[in-house]
Amino acid sequence: MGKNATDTASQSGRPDDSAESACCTPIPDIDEDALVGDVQLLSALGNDTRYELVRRIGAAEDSVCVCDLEAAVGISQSGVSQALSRLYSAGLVTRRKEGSWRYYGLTDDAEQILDTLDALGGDHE
Amino acid sequence: MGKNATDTASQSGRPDDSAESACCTPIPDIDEDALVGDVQLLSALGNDTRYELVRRIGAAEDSVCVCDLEAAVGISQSGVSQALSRLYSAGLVTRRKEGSWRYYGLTDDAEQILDTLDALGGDHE
DNA sequence: CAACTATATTAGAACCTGCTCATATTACTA
DNA sequence: TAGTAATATGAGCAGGTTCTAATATAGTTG
Repeated sequence: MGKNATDTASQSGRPDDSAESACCTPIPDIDEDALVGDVQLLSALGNDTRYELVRRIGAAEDSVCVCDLEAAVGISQSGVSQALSRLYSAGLVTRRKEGSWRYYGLTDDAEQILDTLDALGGDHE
Repeated sequence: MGKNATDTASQSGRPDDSAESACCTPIPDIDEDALVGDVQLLSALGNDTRYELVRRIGAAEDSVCVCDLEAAVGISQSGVSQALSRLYSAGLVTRRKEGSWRYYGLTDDAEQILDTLDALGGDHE
């Protein structure tokens, strides 16, 4: 305590009012609201279990029943259901009910993203 | 750059050859190793702070100095540095040193993904 | 060299996520 | 209607993530 003998000079301000800013390039403002939706989508995909589910659904010809997915990803039925639910909220999968079964498929958005990811790093396998 | 030829022959992994399966459509196996890299990329982007950084870097004409980003995203210098570090590891941003400053820019991969995200939901809005 | 600036790294606390278990719901069947 | 199968939902915990503060490192300048 008792450290504030002489308050330092102006330090925490942004030194950019002079016309000759040293490093600072002006960055334009962005639409922060638009970010929220994107982050929701990306964070839904950015998880091992959910991404594997999406990939498996995408690899199937048609939509896939939950029971298949359970066997594939190796977590409990409840976990799969929750994961699919999150993907659905993020707009990445479609749901179709048929009898007691639910069939999941990819949305167009999800397919677009997977295509883009497949096209990345096309040089290193 | 064709699709990866998943030509895996029938591997004796799962006993599901009985024709009795009621709902189950066969889902092909997928390349689990390839998923890891994608998830790393997606989870790096799937965070408010990091995605905002990426968007701000992308919105600038040229590369951006860290000091600008700090002011923009409203977290501590340390936090910004850590976030940029993670984006760099994920292959989403480039680093350039110039004097005491570091300039960050987007990689081609990051630009591709942002373009894809911008193109999604092009009908509603 | 000493002081200062810009960025990186480390440590640790608060918060968030993703799983399992238990239970609820819905649809089919005898 | 009872019983059973398929999926969803809720509680709660283990482990992970993301901040902040403190400190280290590197470049720059007097």
